[in-house]
Amino acid sequence: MEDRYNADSCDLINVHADVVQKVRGELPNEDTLYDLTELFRIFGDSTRIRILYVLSASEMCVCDIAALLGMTQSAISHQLKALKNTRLVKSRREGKTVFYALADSHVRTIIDQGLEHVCE
Amino acid sequence: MEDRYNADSCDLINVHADVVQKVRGELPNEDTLYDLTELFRIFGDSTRIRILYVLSASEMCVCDIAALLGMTQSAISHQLKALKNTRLVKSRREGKTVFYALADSHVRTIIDQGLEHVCE
DNA sequence: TGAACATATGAGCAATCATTCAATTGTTCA
DNA sequence: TGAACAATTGAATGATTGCTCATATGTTCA
Repeated sequence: MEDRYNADSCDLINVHADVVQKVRGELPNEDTLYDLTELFRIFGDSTRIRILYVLSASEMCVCDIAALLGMTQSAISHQLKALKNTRLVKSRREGKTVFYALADSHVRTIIDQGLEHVCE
Repeated sequence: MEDRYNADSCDLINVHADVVQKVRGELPNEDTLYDLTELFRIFGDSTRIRILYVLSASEMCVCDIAALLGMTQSAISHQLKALKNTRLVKSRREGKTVFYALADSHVRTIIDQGLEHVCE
């Protein structure tokens, strides 16, 4: 006869042990999960979303983006750094100016997928 | 002759006015942007991602999820409320138990899109 | 070289948020 | 009805984070 109680579950009669067992192990590994969360976390800020959105229309310098969003250049630069760390944007320098662009087309796809859900 | 300086832009010689003009107006409206950000913000937490992930495998009660993730039922309940507010999950009561499920298949699509980017 | 400009960065602050804890609500069943 | 259980909720708290401000770095050009 099996134990009715278990350290990390409440009453086994109510916990659907079969379901739990099946699903356990289907979760992505910890590193993947961390990266996935981090990815969405980065998307989950309106400044960053707007940056990504405008960059999906065109490559742009920091100053362009700041002007476009009506924010300080410092604030934008900080966020661009976060976006670069997570490899969502890439940059190239041309003289004094640094141009930023989306790292790949995936980024826009993710945004559009989100938009589709939001606009249902 | 056009102004060389402008309230919400730096040196117009460096700001690429044509690009900025083109992109301005392509941004989604404020409400949509808010919802979009909110959507990703909700995805941007490892507890919530894990909840959504396990729910994508099977409908589950609060207790199941808590057991599966090794967290308190209260913490899970709080997050489920956030997920329900943003219409990512739905619930149905059966006696004392409340079962949660993904609100629609979109949710898993968004996660998979993210996974694809993360695992490149 | 030095002035001017674009960008980056670090510290500090205010705001947000995930979890815990304690208490409450809703349901079943004896 | 009341005991047992599943779930919800509100307040409190510690941690995270986005922006600002001041300053530093990197580049051009006279």
